Amino acid sequence: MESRGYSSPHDWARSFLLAKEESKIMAKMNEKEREEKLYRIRHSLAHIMAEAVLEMFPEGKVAIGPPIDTGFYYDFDLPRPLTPEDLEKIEKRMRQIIAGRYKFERREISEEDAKELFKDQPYKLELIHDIIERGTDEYGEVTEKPVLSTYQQDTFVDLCRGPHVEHTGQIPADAFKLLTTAGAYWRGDEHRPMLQRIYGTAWLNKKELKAHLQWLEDVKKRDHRRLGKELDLFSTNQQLGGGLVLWHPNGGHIRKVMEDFCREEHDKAGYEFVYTPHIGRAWLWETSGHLDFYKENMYTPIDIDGQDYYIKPMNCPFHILIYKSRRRSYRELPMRYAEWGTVYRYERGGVLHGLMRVRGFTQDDAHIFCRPDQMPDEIDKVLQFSLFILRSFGFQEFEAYLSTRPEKAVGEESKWRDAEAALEAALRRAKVPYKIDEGGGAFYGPKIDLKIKDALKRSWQLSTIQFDFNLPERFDMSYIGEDGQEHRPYMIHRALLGSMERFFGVLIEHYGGAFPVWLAPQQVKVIPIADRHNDAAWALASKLKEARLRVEVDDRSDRMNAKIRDAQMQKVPYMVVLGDKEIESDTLSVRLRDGSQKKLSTDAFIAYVQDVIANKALL
RNA sequence: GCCACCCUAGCUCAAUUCGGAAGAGCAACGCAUUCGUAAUGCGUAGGUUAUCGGUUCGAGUCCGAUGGGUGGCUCCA
Repeated sequence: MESRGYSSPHDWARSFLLAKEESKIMAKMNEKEREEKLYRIRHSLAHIMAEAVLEMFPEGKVAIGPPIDTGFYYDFDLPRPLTPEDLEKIEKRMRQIIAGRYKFERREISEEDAKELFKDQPYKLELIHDIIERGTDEYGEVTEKPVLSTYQQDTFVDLCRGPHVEHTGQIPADAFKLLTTAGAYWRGDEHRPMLQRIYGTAWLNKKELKAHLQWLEDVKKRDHRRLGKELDLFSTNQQLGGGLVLWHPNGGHIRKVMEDFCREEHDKAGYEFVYTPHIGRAWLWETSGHLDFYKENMYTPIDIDGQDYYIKPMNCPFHILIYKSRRRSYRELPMRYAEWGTVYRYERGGVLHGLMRVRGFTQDDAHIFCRPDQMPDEIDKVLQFSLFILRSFGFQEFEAYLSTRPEKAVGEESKWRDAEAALEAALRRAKVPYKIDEGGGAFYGPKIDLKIKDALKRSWQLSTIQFDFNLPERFDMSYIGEDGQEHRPYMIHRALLGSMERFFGVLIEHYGGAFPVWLAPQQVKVIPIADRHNDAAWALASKLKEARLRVEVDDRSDRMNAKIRDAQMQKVPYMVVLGDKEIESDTLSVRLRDGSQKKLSTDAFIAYVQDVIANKALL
């Protein structure tokens, strides 16, 4: 046994490369197999859960139960609400069914047999009807030939296209868990009955399940609402009203740094800043069309001298009025109006969520008006700019959705095609992976939605770059071209961070509250060991302040350990412990929030921190 | 808006299954302590149990309404 047959370094390298290629392919195969396996397990667990639930409620009606990203769910119509105790019982029963090693048997059946079999299951009858009449399956996807198939395990038969595991014994009984119950409309339609949905999570083995449950814990720990309270960043409050945010000094500071940075970069990128009021006459919103298609998100008007004024849900009409304040020449274009504009939108009570979904928020909004020949370049620039800004805040992974012309749309088709082509070309050049959402655009123009992935691999939609073929028309915008004729400008809406509120929420969760030093509300905490070191601490603090560092002295007569703990909990990047040793040797003992320590001179420390700030680094 | 659940001190949570004297930790404040890299000790104060109504001899606990929140659904920056 002997040689492994590598006769020369060259051969060795070749096999190594081959092996690497193969393992890549294998990894891909394994990934596919894994997904397939998980799909079967999760789908089968949904059926097993349905069996357990129907045993508990024999008159219960079942709707649909698909696998999802992290597990599965099933929707039921039951005589009473489910309790957490019910979930425990159902889960226990599911494990018994798994232990029974029941086969999953597939049968194809005729329409008549299916209708007879599911005669007491109105939701299934509706699905059968759709499969036959519309050729869609239970997920509403169009199938080639309508085939009705059922899967049965033990006593439970479900209308289902499969696939499933061969028998229940193939499901790891210790790798799933029922999580929550939730209301869900039948077929997602709020006019149809509200069903009870049970969510479960399922994995290949116990270790993966544990990892997922741990991930859920991490998500909870990083919840921006929790950190917002702990770090005194912001609050919402009952007396104020839902969906309205109070930015505390700590959060306000971060926002100020964010805004200052973005403003300066916008300035460099050729944007001009405009300011517009919070309300405008009905004429504005009638002309823009918002009172037709956006009314349900707008608040009731204020009567001023017999005229209706609306609180703005968007900034665009105001920017258009600035454009229209005088005649424009082709020489002035492109014009880029930027405004950190605060808008108010009515959101249904149930959807409000911390900073992520609010009723009043500030967009980093801008509108670009340009000539057709400038349009592709403008799109390119705005996408690059967007990526630059998001990278500056520490996001590295992006994905994009390009939404194209829907059935009902305004604007010439050729303009749509040009715009879509420009958007796609920009995405290609920027090397952002993207998907095309065919027909998913708004009626007034195609768009790019840019999503980032945070530290927990969740994606968030932040930036949006949106063409508008509607408003220039409605407001009759024009410029005088080289030919002396009137032309219609292109109009592009764009927001990079989206809204300051949501972006801040994402930022809090991305960093778990431990912000990069340039953003951190407090950058340095000076910790005198005993009261006799306070004078030196204050002296040091004022020196650091002169260097534009944000510093505080913890001069409470508490123990050093307690002060360190507090600073650590507040996630202050640098703690400078000051005692006899430091004063004598004229060096600083710096504790970083990751627990490591450095000893260096005051000047070296200042230089170090300034360097970290300049690089927008974490520590 | 819809379904379910929740609301007790500033915060996090207790308060025997079935109704029987509202409690702890942290934070705050006071006093003592002056300390070497994640919690010093003792003490003080803090509540119309979200609000309103009902059942009951008696309600934090049971019922109803309102407000707010949480997880979803729908919608979305």
